Amino acid sequence: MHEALFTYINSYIRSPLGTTEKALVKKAFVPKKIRKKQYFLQEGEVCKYAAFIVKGAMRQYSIDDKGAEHIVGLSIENWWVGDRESFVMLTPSIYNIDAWEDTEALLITRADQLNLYHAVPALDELSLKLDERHAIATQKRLNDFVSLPAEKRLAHFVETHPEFLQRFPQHIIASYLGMTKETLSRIRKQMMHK
Amino acid sequence: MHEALFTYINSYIRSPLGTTEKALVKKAFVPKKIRKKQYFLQEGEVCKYAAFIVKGAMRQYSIDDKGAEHIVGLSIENWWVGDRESFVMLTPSIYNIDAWEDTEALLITRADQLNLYHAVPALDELSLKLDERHAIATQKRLNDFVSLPAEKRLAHFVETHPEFLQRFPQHIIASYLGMTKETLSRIRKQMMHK
DNA sequence: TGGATCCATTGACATTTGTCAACGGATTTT
DNA sequence: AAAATCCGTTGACAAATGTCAATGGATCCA
Repeated sequence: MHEALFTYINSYIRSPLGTTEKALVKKAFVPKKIRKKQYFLQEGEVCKYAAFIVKGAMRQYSIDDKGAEHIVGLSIENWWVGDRESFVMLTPSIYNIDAWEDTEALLITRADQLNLYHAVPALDELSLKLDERHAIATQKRLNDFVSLPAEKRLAHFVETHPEFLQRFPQHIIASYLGMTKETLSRIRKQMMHK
Repeated sequence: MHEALFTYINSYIRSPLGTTEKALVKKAFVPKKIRKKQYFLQEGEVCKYAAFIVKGAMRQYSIDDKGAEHIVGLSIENWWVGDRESFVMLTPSIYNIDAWEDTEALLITRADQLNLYHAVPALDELSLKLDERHAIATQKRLNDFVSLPAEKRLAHFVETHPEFLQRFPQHIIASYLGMTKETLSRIRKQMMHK
């Protein structure tokens, strides 16, 4: 179960984790199964855990005044989930996170995370790199929103995240791209005729 | 000149920088004046420096096929600027960054940054915190884009960034919010009548 | 001080996108 | 197997937003 995480970590750091380090990681991350539709986090709760997805798919969304869901994040194998603001600041989250497929994840608390990073410097390095990647990815996503109309946002998404198309239905993708499912459907139709 | 940076750093870390540490910081950060309209970074270049703004205002934007500018970031005193992707990966940037006002900034190269962070652990801590804050802020901005119509995005912006309204003209703000200046103007008018 | 440029606003109109309702096919649940 | 739910599509229409052109005031600059 933890193997997936070890592999993931090793792919980011210079020299692989040693036996002792692996043991520390194993102790800090608790396996958990999250069934389809089950909440990992509900609006109003504090996000107690960050999760590494070993298998499955999850979505993060907010709910507006009219009860409509707006997808702010999607994640599958080898992705992290959680509301960072709530997790770090210990404030109530405005997001919901639930499993879109039956999911196996590894959970860690903020305290354990801090201890672990302190004990294993390679993980500090990892954390830094992940933050870099995350910052770069969100910057790009933001750039799409300010500069691209719906059609090009979709085209760009299809190019960069083809995996997601097989895992999430279109109305989820549409919401993630800031449009309705109807608009997505019509844009797709246009794109076919070219 | 470096005082502003020291103050800024100290506000984020547990115990203030010592004399030696200050000297290291001072050596790594080179002061530079950037005149209004002058480029700090042009599309196609590699972003060699990260900049801390001591005084002034800058904007970061991309340019689309039709030559239209799209503002992806705005920054004033005590903010950082630079294209992180380009800075870290050493790839050509797709962004332009220029000074909106005459600006005084402190510049650091990636190599010096890495050395400095290594030499001054408190700055590692700082970097971590800044990444947290940045991640949280961009997450919120993204959430606005997927879940809020133009009017609410503006209202939210006015609440959270009143400083920017005094520093940048409306057509810049509009672009930052992913709408045209005309739309922003009309929305403002509506909001007055309430 | 004149002329140019920048800025915000407005009107008329086009385009994009959203809303609502309906449909049929697939999948899930009971 | 029947019923319920989910999903993608479509049509008719409404609402939001963009485009283009014009204006007047402010500011910059030569």
